[in-house]
Amino acid sequence: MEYNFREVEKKWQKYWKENQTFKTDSDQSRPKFYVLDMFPYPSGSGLHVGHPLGYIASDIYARYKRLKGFNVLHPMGYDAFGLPAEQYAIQTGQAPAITTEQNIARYREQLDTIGLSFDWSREVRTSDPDYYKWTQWIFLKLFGSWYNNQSKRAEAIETLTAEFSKNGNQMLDACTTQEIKFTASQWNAFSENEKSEILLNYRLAFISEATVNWCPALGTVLANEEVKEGLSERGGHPVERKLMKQWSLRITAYADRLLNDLDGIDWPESLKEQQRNWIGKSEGAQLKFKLQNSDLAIEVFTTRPDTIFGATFMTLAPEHELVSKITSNDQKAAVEKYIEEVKKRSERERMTEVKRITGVFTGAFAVHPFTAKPIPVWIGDYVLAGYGTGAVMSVPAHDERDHAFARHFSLPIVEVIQGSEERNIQEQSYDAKDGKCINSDFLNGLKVKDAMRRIIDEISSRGLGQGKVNFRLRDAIFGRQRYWGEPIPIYYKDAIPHAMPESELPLILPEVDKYLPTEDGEPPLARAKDWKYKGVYEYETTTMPGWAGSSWYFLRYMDAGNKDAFASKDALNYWQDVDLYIGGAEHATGHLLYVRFWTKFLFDLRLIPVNEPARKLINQGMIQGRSNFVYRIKDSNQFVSFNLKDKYETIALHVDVNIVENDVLDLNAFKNWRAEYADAGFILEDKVTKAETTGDSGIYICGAEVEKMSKSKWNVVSPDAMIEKYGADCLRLYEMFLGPLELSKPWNTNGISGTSNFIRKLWKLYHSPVNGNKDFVWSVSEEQPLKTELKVLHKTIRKITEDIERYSFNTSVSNFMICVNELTDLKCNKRSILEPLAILVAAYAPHIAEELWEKLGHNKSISTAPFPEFNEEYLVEDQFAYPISINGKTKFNLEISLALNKEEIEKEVLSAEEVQKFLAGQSPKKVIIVPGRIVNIVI
RNA sequence: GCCCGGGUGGUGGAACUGGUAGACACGCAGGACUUAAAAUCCUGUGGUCAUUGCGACCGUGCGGGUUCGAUUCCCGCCCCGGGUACCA
Repeated sequence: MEYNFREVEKKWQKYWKENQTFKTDSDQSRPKFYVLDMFPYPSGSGLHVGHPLGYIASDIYARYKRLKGFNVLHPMGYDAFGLPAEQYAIQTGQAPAITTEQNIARYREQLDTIGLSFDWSREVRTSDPDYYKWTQWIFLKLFGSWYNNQSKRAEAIETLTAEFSKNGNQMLDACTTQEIKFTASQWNAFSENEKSEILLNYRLAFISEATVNWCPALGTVLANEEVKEGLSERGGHPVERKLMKQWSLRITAYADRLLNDLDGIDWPESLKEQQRNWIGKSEGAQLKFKLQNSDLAIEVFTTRPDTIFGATFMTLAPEHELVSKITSNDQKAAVEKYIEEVKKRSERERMTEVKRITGVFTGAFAVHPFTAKPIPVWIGDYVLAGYGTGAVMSVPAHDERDHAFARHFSLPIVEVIQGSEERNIQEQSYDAKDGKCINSDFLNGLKVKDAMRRIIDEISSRGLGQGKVNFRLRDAIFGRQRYWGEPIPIYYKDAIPHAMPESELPLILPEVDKYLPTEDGEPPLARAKDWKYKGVYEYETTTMPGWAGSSWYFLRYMDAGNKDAFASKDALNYWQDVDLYIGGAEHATGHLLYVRFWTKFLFDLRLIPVNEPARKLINQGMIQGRSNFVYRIKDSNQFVSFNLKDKYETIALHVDVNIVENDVLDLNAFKNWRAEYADAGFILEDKVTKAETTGDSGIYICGAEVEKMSKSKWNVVSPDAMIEKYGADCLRLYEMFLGPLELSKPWNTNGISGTSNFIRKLWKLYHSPVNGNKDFVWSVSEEQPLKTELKVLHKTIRKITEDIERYSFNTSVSNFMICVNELTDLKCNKRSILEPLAILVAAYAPHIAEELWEKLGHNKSISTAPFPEFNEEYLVEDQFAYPISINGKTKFNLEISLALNKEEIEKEVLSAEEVQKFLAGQSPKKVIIVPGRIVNIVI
């Protein structure tokens, strides 16, 4: 029998399920290894061929680690809350819980056919009350905590109130939005409601009035990373700025740690860089500029305090609170008009019209803190309200944006940093932090770096301000005006938010009649009937964002069924963190930042033993679609083959890639594809000459292009179709063989016959042909292996081990092919070689490996076998074919004993006939010998 | 604009810390088997020239450099992919 993958794969998938082969051992005496895939959102369209790429890689690694004797945790679950299910619910009225359930069932079915070794007993779903109970629980912990900048960790809110009643907030160094200072006696005199209001400014989960990204089409606010170029990431709807009361998480408290700890984790450099940029740490100074004839002052943040003598004007964000207070009477009309205009411009316009310079003079003047000269105060929309203090000291000579603004409004430009080259500062700003100070009083002659230190000292000693670090990172908006998410376990008493007691969790997501906002614009949860805490107090009606459940799920897998805790101490201490995390790079500034934040928070509360969620992370590349085209001759139903299309006037049409193989169109399938093509005519080309043909040998070649994989482009390939045709083992091998895991590549099946052949050849190694190659019978001998056979085996053991350890899955598939080719050439059918080989391939092609293993006489799954030991002995050579180079160019090879030393090698090489020919009587200038590698003769 | 990746045959890709460039696979060409086709197996396959025989020269985006030797290291440029966007 030829290898029947359909039967064999089904058999072993059933076996694994029935025997719970991949259920994680509770034995903690063995070393642990935690392999995790990024949480999938179960979308309605199921998996396409790109999704399994990472799953296959992580599965290989997990299976490999099991063979190596590790206790492996390799779980899977679903990030089941989210917008698409809810959008679908709005359109169809179907409850999101039901569609989500269906989608999950479909996902599971697909995942099973790939032969992935997940421990399904630990499956989690974020929409399951048993799960979101703990998401809510962590939220309450965030609500009940504040960030102490002194101890650099989150602490329970009780330590804060204790401090307040002792010292007020005078000495406190906390991460806060509280602006007013109070004493202990003031604090103690506050009413309960006043105290609650103040505490909200310290809590890590807090409610505040904030400018948010409001998406009217989705009817919800969005976090910064959910907005791309002024449009919502999901659906591409316009987003506007809106001031709203919002739940937020104080992630900014962790900015410094999130930044610094990146150095300690093995994540892709580009991903870490993205996080660094997103956090956006900048060092500089914060200082006050007094206003002329006023008690008021404008506070600015600058990264270039060294250029302060070049500050010729100031610019405020249009939203800045001082604007209305400082505007002079004669400028009042102009300022108001300008602010009106700015408000009308949408966020998208503002972003796309970056180059448009707008602004207006307030009529007010500030006093330069060092020269005492008056400088005008302007308003400009290039200054962002949300960053720094919302105001800048404008140094047009050394800041491109200030320069553009100054030129547009004819404001003075004064050079204060002299670079190495001559330049006209009126033409272009000089932004580099390189050069010497000029026109800068006591800074003159100092280098930028030294000037920076000097001026910050001066600013502090004169009481103008101090050195300051600023972050671009904003607090994370946490509430969503949507139905399909975790309810926030908060109720309101006198409009003050109160935490539900932990013991009463979970707060179950209530049923609603419609998934739409109420007539008054309240979120859908406001529709829930009689949904009140203790039947009296209104619950919070916003829900948590999609990333809430995924910010801690890696911990739940460690102890998924636990009713008493999110995971037991015991499990947390054993499993610690994720050893290998595989997923897409698109989560760089979303999920991967939040999961790090929550991990640090839980660590601070001593709830978990680790500070970072994942030691090693790999971004798998995207699999793009490869679209095929047919060329219809204009105004006809005639289709012309690719190489002949230029002779006609044609229209290119997407054709379903599933009826095209190696760019050759299946004509009958095409006719059946759509009714309109049933009587299509074809102009075919000759296979070889690319000329027109009339005979049967003609074929229709399609055009091809790489595009995003999408239904509308007819280039979606589902793994199901591939598995049906070639089998799961073949798909697994092929997806790995395609290239390095991290690389993005278009899906094309042109090479899949290679891996399919490999599986057949592997099978044949263990079998002998009978009936003239028609059938195969099991044929493994007990003979002693030859040296050459052992050499092939051990070379492969070493290669495969090295490849897996460095996540080079594509080269290990190549090495399997080499191994099988060589053993086939040697006609090797010995158990002592083929048994270890089966274990080696078991991680990659588990179904065929199990089948061979069973036939070899084993009655336990191959996943319990030990990975073959590598033995150097079999690879020891006594000869090496040295490449002999003349002047660095390889000319020929020469067999030389490896036992020889340099001098002996040189003697042997120089006496060789071929070398003599090149030397032609001369003696070489130099001979370089690297034993065991190369000989180079310089003439 | 800025910040990361990356440019190797017809194609996907390989080459450990500077040491035989193109492993492995696809495709293509030729051959065997077959009435024929498919499947399978064998041989060849970077380019140019020479093919009567040895072979010779060029070649890892382009131009320089370091080195006995560079796909690998350094400098300058070009192109492609991803991220980001007035963050003071």
